[in-house]
Amino acid sequence: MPELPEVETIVRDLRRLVTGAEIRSAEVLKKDLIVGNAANFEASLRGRRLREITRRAKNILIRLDDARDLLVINLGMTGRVLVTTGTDAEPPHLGARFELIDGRRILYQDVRRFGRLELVSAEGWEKREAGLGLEPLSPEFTATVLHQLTRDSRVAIKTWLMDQHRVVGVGNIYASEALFRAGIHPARRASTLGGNDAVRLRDALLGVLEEAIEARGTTFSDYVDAGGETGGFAVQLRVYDREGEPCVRCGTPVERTVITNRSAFFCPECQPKRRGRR
DNA sequence: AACGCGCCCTGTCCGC
DNA sequence: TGCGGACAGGGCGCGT
Repeated sequence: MPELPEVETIVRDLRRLVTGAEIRSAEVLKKDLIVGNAANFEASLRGRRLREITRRAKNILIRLDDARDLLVINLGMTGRVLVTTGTDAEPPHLGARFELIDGRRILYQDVRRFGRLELVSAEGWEKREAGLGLEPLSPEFTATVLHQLTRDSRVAIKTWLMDQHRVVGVGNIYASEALFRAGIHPARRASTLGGNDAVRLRDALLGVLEEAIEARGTTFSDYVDAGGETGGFAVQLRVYDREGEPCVRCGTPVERTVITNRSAFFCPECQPKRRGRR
């Protein structure tokens, strides 16, 4: 599912709703969602308080008290984290249930079960984090840095954007959207980007991610926030899932192609394959 | 080493 | 109506 704006929205919801809450009990209903032993996971979470709740890449990080452990949640394609009153009916495909002392519940729901929940030590997380790329909303993510990072990669720029080892948080929707805004063809090799391209792409990515956070994310099919509400950014998408519809800028029909097994949407007029035709 | 591909899963939609 | 295939916000492990 969820790319940076959706995970950020959920993290902000959780921060507001459950920071400081105490877990009475944790129950895993789908064991394959847990990295490591599910019984240990349940036992380790019993009686723990939830401290700082943050995001790194597309991961939700929940720091726990009385140890330096982190609960790391990656939502995969269809994962949801829902905060409910204890009396709400439970959704199908429930993967894990956390009962809080105050009577509420945190539910992890995941139809396709590509998501993962894991308890990680601070040291373990530090190691993992070393493999993750730059946060696009951080001050370090400048056009100059972006240009340098793309310089020696032969992959398509859309594939490049989605690789979490370089820049994190960008998935299939926002990769297409950012490239449209920047006027760059998604199949262009990363190494062919010039300095101006990098400036436009950096600005485009920042713009689309910030606007999407503002709108509380994009609901394509499954995404909802921690309160179960859909995101509002779908109506602002300019190319994603708009094959055949007129480009919002020039009216040319939007095209769909497949780049490394994922759909890419673009305007053939606004995003020329070769430089200098705009 | 970097990169492409298949796979993990369930649900939905579309064409025959 | 039924059925098979394609496809769906991600990420890992494999082979080249």
